Amino acid sequence: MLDFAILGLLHESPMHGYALRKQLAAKLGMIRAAISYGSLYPALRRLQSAGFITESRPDSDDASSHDQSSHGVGKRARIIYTITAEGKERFQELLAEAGPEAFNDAAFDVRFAFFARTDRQIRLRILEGRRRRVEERRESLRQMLGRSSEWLDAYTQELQRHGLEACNREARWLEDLITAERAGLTPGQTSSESRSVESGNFEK
Amino acid sequence: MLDFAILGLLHESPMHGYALRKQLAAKLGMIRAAISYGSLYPALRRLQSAGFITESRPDSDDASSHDQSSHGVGKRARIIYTITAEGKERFQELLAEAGPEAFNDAAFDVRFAFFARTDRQIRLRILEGRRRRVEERRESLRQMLGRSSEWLDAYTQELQRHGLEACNREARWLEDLITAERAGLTPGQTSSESRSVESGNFEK
DNA sequence: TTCGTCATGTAATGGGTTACATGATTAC
DNA sequence: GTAATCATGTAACCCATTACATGACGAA
Repeated sequence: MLDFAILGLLHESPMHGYALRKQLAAKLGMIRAAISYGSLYPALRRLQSAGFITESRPDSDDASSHDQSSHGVGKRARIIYTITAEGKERFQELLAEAGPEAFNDAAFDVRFAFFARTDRQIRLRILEGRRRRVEERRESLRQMLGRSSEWLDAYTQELQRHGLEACNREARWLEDLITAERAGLTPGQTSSESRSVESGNFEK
Repeated sequence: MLDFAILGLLHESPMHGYALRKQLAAKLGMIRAAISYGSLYPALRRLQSAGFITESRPDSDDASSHDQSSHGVGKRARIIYTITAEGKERFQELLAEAGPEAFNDAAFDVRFAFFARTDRQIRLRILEGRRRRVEERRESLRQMLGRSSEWLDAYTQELQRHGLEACNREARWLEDLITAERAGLTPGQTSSESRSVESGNFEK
């Protein structure tokens, strides 16, 4: 999941670790707390040795930095990571992976956050899978609430009622998204806008 | 968190591990997937050697052995766990703990699920802490959505919009609960263990 | 000069999971 | 007799966290 997010962000543009973390926090909108360096840097290392990204250190490779530094090691020791072709492939692979754990809360959110770079087919698969998941949970909550008045205390019931409502909400949200997708729309507005999104595969 | 939930359930009645897991799944209404035995049993072991619970195996230590003669149910090697006085103390301690991590999604839910055995003071503290947390998240989402239209794609924005809505709803929910608490509108429960509280539902 | 932020990392730990292994009891 | 469920447990791993350590740079 971290790998996925990292690849997704580096797919948009090369970055160093620190920036990656900030972007990640922004992208996921604080849904999860920002990931920590203790997991970020090892992940970068891992991805690099797997060949999915390359790192360019300022001393070994100077990627046209605006040379304001005079001697030796002028700039900070930023390490710019760039996604490779294999990395892009891997990213698509991870996207397409629709195993049951792809529909968990966190996994779904991350996938959704990168929908702009995802094929509509896959978007639909993920949305539908998530909907099924949410509906299952909703059903189980409904049943529980139905036959539980005698053996669950009021607070527990209230918690479940609230959970049920959240399920209903999300189910409706997903429903809308799915119909929009099927109609060829993207969220927010109609498909007519020709905003030249640099990624290009926003809306076919 | 697991410890907390185990103590909370054993506080209600002694149980063996397998049953504990089922109860846990019911209590948390599938909010999280049921915990696995791989974490449950080690936790029980830990709690026992810490003195918070005692185990009674049918062969080695048989406190009751009341009526083995009824062949109807030859109990298997069930191990019944019972909470000790220290365990109850520990449970209250964990309840009262209002560190910032007590307001995370999962931690809050578990605490809430045991509100029936929690003092009103503490209930209020937890509800208010959670509300603050939710409001912080809401604010950060609002800001992000305000100034993000240029650099966040439509899907990411939609995700955050949905998150913001969820925040708003939870904030309202918490608000209602807090005013209800302050007005003393809680179902039956007080300090002693009156188990016959099933009557009241929340609305008053 | 000292503080805050940028920037990269390591070690220890945490809190859980899956997969595996075992066996007893019940229902068909 | 065989399958499903009940019931307990171990070992290996996963994904992330916290706490720690380092250092460069800009601004007060």
